[in-house]
Amino acid sequence: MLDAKLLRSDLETVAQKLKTRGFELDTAKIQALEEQRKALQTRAQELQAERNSRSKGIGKAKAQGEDIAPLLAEVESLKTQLEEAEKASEAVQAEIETIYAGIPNLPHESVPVGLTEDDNVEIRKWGEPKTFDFEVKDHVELSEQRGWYDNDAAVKVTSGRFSVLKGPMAKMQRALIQLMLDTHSENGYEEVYVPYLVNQDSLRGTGQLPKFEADLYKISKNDEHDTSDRDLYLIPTAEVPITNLVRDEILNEADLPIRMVAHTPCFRSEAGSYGRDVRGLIRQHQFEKVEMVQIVHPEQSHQALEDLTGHAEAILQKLGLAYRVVNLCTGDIGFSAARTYDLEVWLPGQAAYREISSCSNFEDFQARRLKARYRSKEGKPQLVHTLNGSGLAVGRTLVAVLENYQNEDGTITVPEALRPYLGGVEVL
RNA sequence: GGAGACGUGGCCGAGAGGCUGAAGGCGCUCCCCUGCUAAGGGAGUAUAGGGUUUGUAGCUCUAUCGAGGGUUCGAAUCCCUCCGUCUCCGCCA
Repeated sequence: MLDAKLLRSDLETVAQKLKTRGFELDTAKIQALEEQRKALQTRAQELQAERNSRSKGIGKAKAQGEDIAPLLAEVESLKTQLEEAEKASEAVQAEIETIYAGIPNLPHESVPVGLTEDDNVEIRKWGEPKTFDFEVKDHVELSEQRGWYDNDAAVKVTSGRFSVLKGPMAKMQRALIQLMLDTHSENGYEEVYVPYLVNQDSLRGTGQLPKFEADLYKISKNDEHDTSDRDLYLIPTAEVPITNLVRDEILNEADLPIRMVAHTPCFRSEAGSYGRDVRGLIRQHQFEKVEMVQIVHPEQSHQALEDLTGHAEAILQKLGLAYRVVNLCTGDIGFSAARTYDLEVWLPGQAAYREISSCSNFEDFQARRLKARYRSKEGKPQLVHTLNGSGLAVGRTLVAVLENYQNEDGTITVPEALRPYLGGVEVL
């Protein structure tokens, strides 16, 4: 959520910046609503003040044993006026709230302007795309021929876009997770274990709701007598439960930065992605991910993004996987992000770089929704900045290892960094 | 799942329709005092929003006692729903 004060004071500038990311802000409507809001809110508050002072008067009169009947008569019409004014004021504020909740974050000035992923800017490359002196196979072929990957089994047990992994492949996934968590721990991230089902407040806090409900799996309580909105959602990323740990908190400045890491499964309905990456492990409804989150002082957040991106890169480097870092353009960054670097790993099976991590600085956009603040020694509570990044998407890392480390005979050489986690085995 | 108790500021804890944004204590900040330390005295110490304003200053108004509704001229206090915590019983990885 953007700062409402900024929207009031500098609406045109905000609209311009949003336009670079393809978002049209209806400034005329907002201005009109804000004017209404101001008038109605002032009116309601005046009436509240009136009621409060009169009620106090009644209390005093009563305490002195005076007749309060005439005072009550005076106040009679005030009540309905106040109710109407409050109702009108709340209605406009709710309308404004709804509009504001749907406005994406402002892109940071360093973000290249562009409309699609074609306008993203490559910042750097690491490693050379591997060349093979034989016909390379993609991860589906490689794993199916060994009986490690069974799409039909997944379809039988649940439905499409889920996977069943077996034997060495299942073990290698676990090994990758371990390697990632251990590496991030060394870089000062506290490992946390978090719920996989979260409430609406949490999803609002990180920005998945209200706009992206279609991408989420919702779990209903199925209790017809239950009038509360207790529906829970499967997490689309560990970002949600981890970042929400600081929701409604006022942190000590000395405790910043906070670095946390968790491995969780992630659940995405992948609405609107029919036909894309249908084959194999690239795009699944359920996948494993190791996620890093940082809660930082506002002045530190852009450095923190560089650090965090480096921490994700460290995994790829340990695994010896060639990748490039891409600065996402205004049209391609996510709803809540001010700035995002994608890490794209080289996949020989596709002869292309594919996204394996996304590292974002949200500045105070999430913090404002979350009411996540810190208190400096003297000062007032200030909003923190939040960041997160995959470190890494485990399923896609598995794909990358299989494809990059394949041998002509269909075996897979285990990357050295992974061997300690697989009992020292060198070839699978 | 059954039965009961409870939810108040950074923390502990009073308050049971009106003068309570909330006593008292702890903590914290500033000042005073005392060679140092300890103790003591004084003052201050929630968050958010609106209006005014060049202003994150000041003034002023409003809201907030787990959340949301209701009753009332007036609710921390009464009623309802929900969320959560604790105790006992049952069940359970």
